[in-house]
Amino acid sequence: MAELITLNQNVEFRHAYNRGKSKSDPSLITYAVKNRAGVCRYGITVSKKTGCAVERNRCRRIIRAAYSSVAGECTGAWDIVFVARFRTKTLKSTDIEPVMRRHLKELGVIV
RNA sequence: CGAGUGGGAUGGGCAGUCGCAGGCAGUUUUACUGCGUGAGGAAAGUCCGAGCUCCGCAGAGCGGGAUAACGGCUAACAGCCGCCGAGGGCGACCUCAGGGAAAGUGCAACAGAGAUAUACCGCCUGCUGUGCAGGUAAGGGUGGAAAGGCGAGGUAAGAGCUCACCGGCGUGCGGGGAACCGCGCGGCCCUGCAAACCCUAUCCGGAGCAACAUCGACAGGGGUGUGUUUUACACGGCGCUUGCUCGGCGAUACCCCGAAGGAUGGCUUAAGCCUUGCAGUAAUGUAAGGCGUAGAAAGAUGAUUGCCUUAAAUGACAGAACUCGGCUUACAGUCCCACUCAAAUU
RNA sequence: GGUACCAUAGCCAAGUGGUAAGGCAUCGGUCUGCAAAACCGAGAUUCCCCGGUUCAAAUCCGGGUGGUACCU
Repeated sequence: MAELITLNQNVEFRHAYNRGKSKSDPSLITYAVKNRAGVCRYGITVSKKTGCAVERNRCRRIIRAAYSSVAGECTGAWDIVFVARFRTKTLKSTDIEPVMRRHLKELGVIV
């Protein structure tokens, strides 16, 4: 499986929000934009409105666990940003995974 | 069995698969293999106190802040232990920022005659004629608070004016380590607020790991003045100096400032934890033995399966960011210890 | 992570322990043929919440909740 590379600059997140295409769902929002790095990179956003530190950490872990099982199917060079919503903290990673796969297929990341 | 009071523990366990972050070892070389480790009692709030780091460190003053019965513990503390006093509870027990109002200043709205000093209605006496003068503060009314309380004597009416008891103040003796407690004597009485200023006693230099140190790289910016004058002196500027002031130090071809960003250290062995013995009423101290236990930098503990315990295991509050000692706040359920009251029985 | 500050009517806000000023907006009335403007009047009862000091707390003290700013 390919190594997971994360986005860590605010500029890269803003680039994904402004230029990327998005798909939304009650439990997850996905942004995707092509990059020049040659590999897929991902980032996770959990706002303070979602909950306290424990709940934010749980959202982050669930999304990362779901992406780690989906990442092998991704092709091309994309920057992907996942945003957690209010319902994310009550779900499990197996619930997030089909939502994420459907979003990435509609955005063209998974052929 | 019922109703309570105080204190403590726990916060599911075991195993398998995939995955994450450090550490050690090996292979080999920057990736794999193996071994072992990996969130809390509050990690939270940042309310106190310290370590540590830098600045300051000839000091001095002003200003500011904190604490508050007494004795002890502690590195220190607004913490803890013991004890005193006051208040609450039938009780176990709980609560208390609990020095000084007789050093001084200030405030006490409205109401009330009067708010720290008084006389409106009253009471009594005298003159007179429905007021005036004098005495008085028992009673009325206002207020949170009205000049110690209550009773007796006394008086024209009254008053600590006198006396007994109670309360307060001063003082002597006894007990106690002290706060304080008990008894006696004296005079005759003082409003409340200090979480208002303040006084007394004790204590505090400032900032905080985004501190700070080292390395590398760098867009740029600022200062080097004036007068008398010889080199020197005076004034001023610049930089460093804690809130301010006095004062101090430094540089003048070198000094200072510096946006965004990088690497390494700081970083985890620590006033550490557990057991037992000894000293102490206790907090705590001490000796021996054992354990040694997260350290990231967009930020690691997740996903899933089975079995067991359980009322429930789909989870109560909740996620380390330099580290400790406390306090405060949040917390489903379960268990343990000591004690009190009531009822019943003996 | 650390350090400061704020919370008063729908909005902006003043407030010195003694029963909360003002402006905009809203509502009712006067004026007008109708409106606007002008004038008159009304509305705070939990001063973010809990406790304490005091005769008395928006104000003083302690704890909590929510928000804002700065340090990179």
